[in-house]
Amino acid sequence: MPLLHIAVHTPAHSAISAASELLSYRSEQLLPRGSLVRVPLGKREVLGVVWGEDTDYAGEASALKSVAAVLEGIAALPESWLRLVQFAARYYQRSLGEMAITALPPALRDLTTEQLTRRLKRKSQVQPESTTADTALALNPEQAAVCAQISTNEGPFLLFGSTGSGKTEVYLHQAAQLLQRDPTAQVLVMVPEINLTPQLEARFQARFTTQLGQGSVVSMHSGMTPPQRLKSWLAAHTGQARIVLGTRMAVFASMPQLQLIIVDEEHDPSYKQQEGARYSARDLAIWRGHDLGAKVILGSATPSLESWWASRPAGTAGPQDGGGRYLRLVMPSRIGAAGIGAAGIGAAGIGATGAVATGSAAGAMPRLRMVDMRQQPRRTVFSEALLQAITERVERGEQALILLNRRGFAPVLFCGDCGWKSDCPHCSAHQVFHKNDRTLRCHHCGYTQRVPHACPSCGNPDILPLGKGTEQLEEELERLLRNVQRPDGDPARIARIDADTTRAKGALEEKLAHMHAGDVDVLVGTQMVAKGHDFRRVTLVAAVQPDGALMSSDFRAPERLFSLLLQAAGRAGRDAAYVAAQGSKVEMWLQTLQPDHAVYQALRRWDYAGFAAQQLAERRDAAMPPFAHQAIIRADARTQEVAQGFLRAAAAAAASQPLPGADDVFVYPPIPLAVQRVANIERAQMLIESPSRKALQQFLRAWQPTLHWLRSHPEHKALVRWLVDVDPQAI
DNA sequence: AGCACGCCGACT
DNA sequence: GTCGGCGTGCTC
Repeated sequence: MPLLHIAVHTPAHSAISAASELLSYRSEQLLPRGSLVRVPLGKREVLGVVWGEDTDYAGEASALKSVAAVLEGIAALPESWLRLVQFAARYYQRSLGEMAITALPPALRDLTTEQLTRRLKRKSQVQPESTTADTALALNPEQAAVCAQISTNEGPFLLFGSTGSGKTEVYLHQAAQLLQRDPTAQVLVMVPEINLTPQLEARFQARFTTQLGQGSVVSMHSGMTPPQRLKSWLAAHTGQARIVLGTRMAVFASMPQLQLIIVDEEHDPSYKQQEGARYSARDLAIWRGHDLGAKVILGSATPSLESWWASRPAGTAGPQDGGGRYLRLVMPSRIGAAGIGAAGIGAAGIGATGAVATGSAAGAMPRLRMVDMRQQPRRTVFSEALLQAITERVERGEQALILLNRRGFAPVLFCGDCGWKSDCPHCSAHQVFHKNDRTLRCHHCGYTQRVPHACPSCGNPDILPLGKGTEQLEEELERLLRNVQRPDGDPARIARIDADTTRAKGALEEKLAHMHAGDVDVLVGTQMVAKGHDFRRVTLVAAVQPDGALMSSDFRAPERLFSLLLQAAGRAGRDAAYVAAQGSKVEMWLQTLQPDHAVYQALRRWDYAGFAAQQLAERRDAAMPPFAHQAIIRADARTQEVAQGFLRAAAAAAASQPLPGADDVFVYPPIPLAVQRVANIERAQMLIESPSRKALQQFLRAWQPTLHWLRSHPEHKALVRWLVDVDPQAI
């Protein structure tokens, strides 16, 4: 009877997976690698993936349990999928089993074999969806040049295109070319957020459904029900789906004929998984593309500095100085966009000139209006000039978008008499005041209370909200614009979009529809509104208090803010014909106390390249990513002492034994997290850094057994959990 | 991680 | 007398 090595979901920090990552089972027949099986594990039966034959089992084979069932309706996973999972498990320091099982749709895990066979039988009843067919647009010269480069080079490509430059049309064109050339080829398209999948899906459906038939375009994201996800997954796995659209989880879709991978908005932090196996879907996409020989296109108007550094302009020599592995393609012009600023994406800084000419008269961005808040009365929320500009928009029937990245009414309540603040009893954070439902809510642990009528500490009835959130902004605008009339004589209509107003299913779609229909004059929102949405009548975008983002100790904070503000700016003036007919000005407003900050100065010229060059120079001087590679070990415990104690012990153990790569690896002392306590758990972390990715990898891998061993040590019993985050995106 | 077994408080 | 709290321990 053959013995099989099978990957099952055993957590990394358990005794069984410490010995060997795979479990051995007996089997009637020798199953091919990648076969899906159900196997007994303890008292239950779990999903497993056959990883190969166990030819040298040391123990008594008859003591092993047997494979309970084979999921025969599903073909074995392709070798390339097994390689991807194996790489991800190694790189992100997780067990093979955990990586493999979590990379599969949950329905496969949760359904019994019988339920699954039933589900498989009644699959292919495709309900025809009504799609309006859409024909390919003629590419503009920039798009055509970019497509030519993609056709004649290997990549990976960094498509650096302004918001509204028509990146999606390039994706559609590339997909169409490939699918036409090869009748079995598959394409994977990733977007950062679930919210962005419906519109992308609509666009791909419209372009491809008539040509390829129903079921050729599927989505994959966590908002789908388990049966829907299973259906999409199977369609991809069997090759029936030619195009898979999804969020980061889609990077693990089984696609036997995958030949093109597109990662849109590649800079977006959501591509990094933040729990369990902390993988970067963007980085895995690059690896997967390289492994398969599939083309990879990363697209962004504000690339991550890692990707920017890794890219070189088309037509220049190969990689130098560690950078330049990707080919950079540039699309500076905004199609059909109106604006006044003429700087475009800029040609300054680290060789930004691409294959496409980037003249200074490139894409029309809005005119940037910066308000120096140091010149304004203290506590001003809307400067007089901004208010005037908003008023003009409303009176002309245009729309304004107000961005504030803080939900709730006020971030904290404060007692002026005794100094009490609305601190969360369970976290080292303030409870946020939500006026709508009269609650204090902690955004970290969710703890919610009624708002007290008086100071809980001294009884003072006058407790004050401190700072502004979107709720308050909406309320204040209602007041400030009370006497402002739309062209039809109605009062100005103000709406708000944030996590609080869009919690209900379909609420976001509804709110967006109101906005599109012109029922809303001023929209207040968090970063949710800055991404992707195509508001035709917006001629003003304002960030009222963007400075807060710069207070963060995270070295990526400026990069994030620049990206957010540039994306927000991209919401304005997207319809040139409309703007021309209105005779209006398209503006982006920034209110800041630090007008000289590099972020705002670069933004003033819409100069990503210059900003990137400046940031990269700083990063290089400070030996930070992309000039160094990082990992974090996190420890959680009831007390900071226990958490840090574990990390110190781990560092000491690493120092006492010569771990491979140690000469090139630096271990920093443990520190508490920025929010050090959440839900009464104290959190600490330790940064590990190395100029060499290889050294860091070797070091982490060799360290792993020590970490597991330490965890079981009596003095660290009080530790709640520990984890490794490779390439952390926030420190 | 699940899911057991196992030993101490408030309910029919 | 049981139902159930979550503390330790095991899973090829």
